[in-house]
Formats: sequence, structure tokens, C-alpha cells
Amino acid sequence: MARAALSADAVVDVALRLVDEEGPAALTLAAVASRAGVATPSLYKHVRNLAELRALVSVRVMDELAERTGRAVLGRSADEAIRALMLAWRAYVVAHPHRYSAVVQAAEPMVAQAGDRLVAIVLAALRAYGLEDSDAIHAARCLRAAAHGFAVLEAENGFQLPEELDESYDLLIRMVIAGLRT
Amino acid sequence: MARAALSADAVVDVALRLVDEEGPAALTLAAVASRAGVATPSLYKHVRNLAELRALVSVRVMDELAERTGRAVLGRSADEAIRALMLAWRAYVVAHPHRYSAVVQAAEPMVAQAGDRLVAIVLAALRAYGLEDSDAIHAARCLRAAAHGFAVLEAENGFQLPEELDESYDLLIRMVIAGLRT
DNA sequence: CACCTCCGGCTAATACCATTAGCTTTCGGG
DNA sequence: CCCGAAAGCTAATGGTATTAGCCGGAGGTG
Repeated sequence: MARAALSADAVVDVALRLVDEEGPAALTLAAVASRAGVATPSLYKHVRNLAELRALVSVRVMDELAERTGRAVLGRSADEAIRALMLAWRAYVVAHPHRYSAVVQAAEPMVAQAGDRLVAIVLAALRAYGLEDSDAIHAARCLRAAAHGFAVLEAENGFQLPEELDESYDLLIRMVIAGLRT
Repeated sequence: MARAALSADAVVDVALRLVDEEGPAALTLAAVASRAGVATPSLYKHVRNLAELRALVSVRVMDELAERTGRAVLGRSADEAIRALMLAWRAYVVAHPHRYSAVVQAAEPMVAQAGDRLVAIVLAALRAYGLEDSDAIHAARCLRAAAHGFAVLEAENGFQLPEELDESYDLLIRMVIAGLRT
């Protein structure tokens, strides 16, 4: 091998820093190459094209999110686990709003698989409720939809009114928990 | 006035048809101009730039959604109103998935105002629960987050497993309603 | 030690897109 | 009948992704 300076992972690292600092719209091959100290076409040695880079970034973000929410659930069960999972979810979004906005639900199988890993965490957190197969999946979808919807709206400044977002999210958590007792 | 062939509204019409047929990524000034039978720079006589066109499209979509959900709520109250609102929300998304994906939560004030109009519908649907000012806003945010999160995931094929989405959404509705009794 | 291969960088070229400047046409009102 | 403004046009600029093809060095092989 020659000059192992860059790699697909390293390119994604650069892309993530770029997104964090300048927003998802700034994610361009030219900008990434510039930051990596390399000419634009060189990136094609590590990444198929811009669409794939976006997908790789999305996978990285979803895996980070899965890792944190998974860690938050450890050692807790039922309501406490759900609350911890949702709090960890939002904490990640608040810490990296641009990163979260950069996620694209592409048709790429790699992104779908990352989504599955995230759903697996949610399903694990729901285990204590003793839901049957299909019911567990429906519940996991609802939890994901609630957390994701709030996250998207907060990350993109969709909430206008000045009321405390912490309180709104606390209500959402209580709503989800109440709904799970059905 | 001369040659009133095109107008900002007409441009948005063309853009919406384009998005419906080819997806949000195809929304480009060149493509819109081509469909409108006009040269690309001519669009600037009706729209400030691509960002504004995206914002105008978003406003149109959010207003359509507000109109339909608002109509669904008419004559119903409490749980029935909530259920009707959420069903209308998803019905719109299923009917026009690309359109929904094209919505951008931009910083533009016009988009924020359209969001406010949508929130107003939600607040009206919640009136029967007799929530006090701030509580109503928190509840409206949660309902919006739940409906929007599910909509985004469904519109962008975020749900992989084969379970019936209708059932999942029905559970989400029941969760929201159960949560509102708190 | 010399050689050969392959990998990861490069430059050049192409095509598409947004945007601006400035010209032309066409209508509608005085 | 004329004139001004609105709405179209062409031309030009700059940024972007992407492809093709060249080049040099690192590492293994004789």
C-alpha cells in the first residue's frame, strides 16, 4: 500500500467536523477535500460519490445515537429505561444539531441497517413491558417517531414559541410512557 | 402589467408537480424553468432565488396540510378530533410523500408563520381538553412531534419491517390520546 | 539491490447548476 | 399614439460533481 494518509473513515471524520461547524448544506466534496488538504477528485478513491458520503455520514450519526441511547438504557428497566433512552436521544441532538439534520433516510441499505440497529436498542428498552412480537415493533415505531419528530423540529428550529422545550419533552416522555400501558 | 403568463404562484405550482413526480432532489431552477417553458433566469422575475422557491414550496405544503387537518377537526371534539387530525395528517403524507419530504424548516419567517398556522389548528383541536395556556402549547408540540416524526419516517421509507403501518399509527394515536389525559 | 505493480494522489476536461448583467419585447395607460 | 414598466431573453461568471488519464512512491519479489 502507498501513502495511507486518508481512508473512508477519515473522510467521514472530516465531513462530520464540517457539518458540525457549518451545517448540512456545507457538506460538499470540494469543502471536504479542502479540509483534508487534498484535491477534490482524490476523494473518489475512498468514497463512491457525494451520495455515498452523505449515507456514510448518516450511518455514523445513527450509530453514535444508538451507542449513546444504548448506554443510557443499561441497568434500567421499564419506565426508567424509556425515560433515559429519550433523554439521551435529545441530549445527542442538542449537542450536535447540525449532525442530526445531516442524516438522510436514503434508500441505501447501509442506512437502513443503521436504522435497524437503532430500532434494536429501542426494542431492548421495551422488553420489560412484555409486548408480543408485533406489538413490540409497533411500540418501538411510535417511540422512534416521537423522539425523532421532536428531534427534527428542535434541530431545525421548528419550535417558535418561547415555552421551555425541556417541559415539552418531559410531557412527551410521560405521554409515551402512559401510552405504553395500553 | 405585461405578459402575465407566469407568477410566483404559478412557479410554485410547477415546482410542486416536479417534486411530486421526481422527488425533492429534482427541485432545481433549471428543471422548473424547463417545465414552465421559459429560460432559467426568467424565474428570477418571480422568485428571489432557489432558497426562496424552496421556502414558498414549504409554505404551500404546510398550508395544504393545515387546511386538510383543519377540515378534519370540524364538528368533532376531544379524542375524536385528535384522531381525525392525526389521520388527516398521515393521509396527506401518504398521498404526497415527496411533497412532504420537500418541506424545509428554514429560518425564513414565512415558513415559521406557516408552522404557526399549523400549530393553531392543533391547538384548536386540543381546546376540548381545557389545558391552560402553557400546557396547551406543550401538548400541541408533542402532538406535532409525534405526527411529524411518523410522517417523516414513512415518507422517506424509514420503516423497514413489514408490520402494518396502519396499526403502528393507530397505536401512536392511542398513545397520544392516553397521554393527553395527564 | 533492482524491478515491478498497485494504490493514492494529481491535473485536465466536461457538464450542470445558480446567479447576475444587460438587452429586447410587449402590453396597458396616459 | 407613445412611453414606461414588467417579463422575457442571451451571455457570462463561478461553483459544483464527476470522469479520464497521468505520476510517483511504497512494498514485496527476483
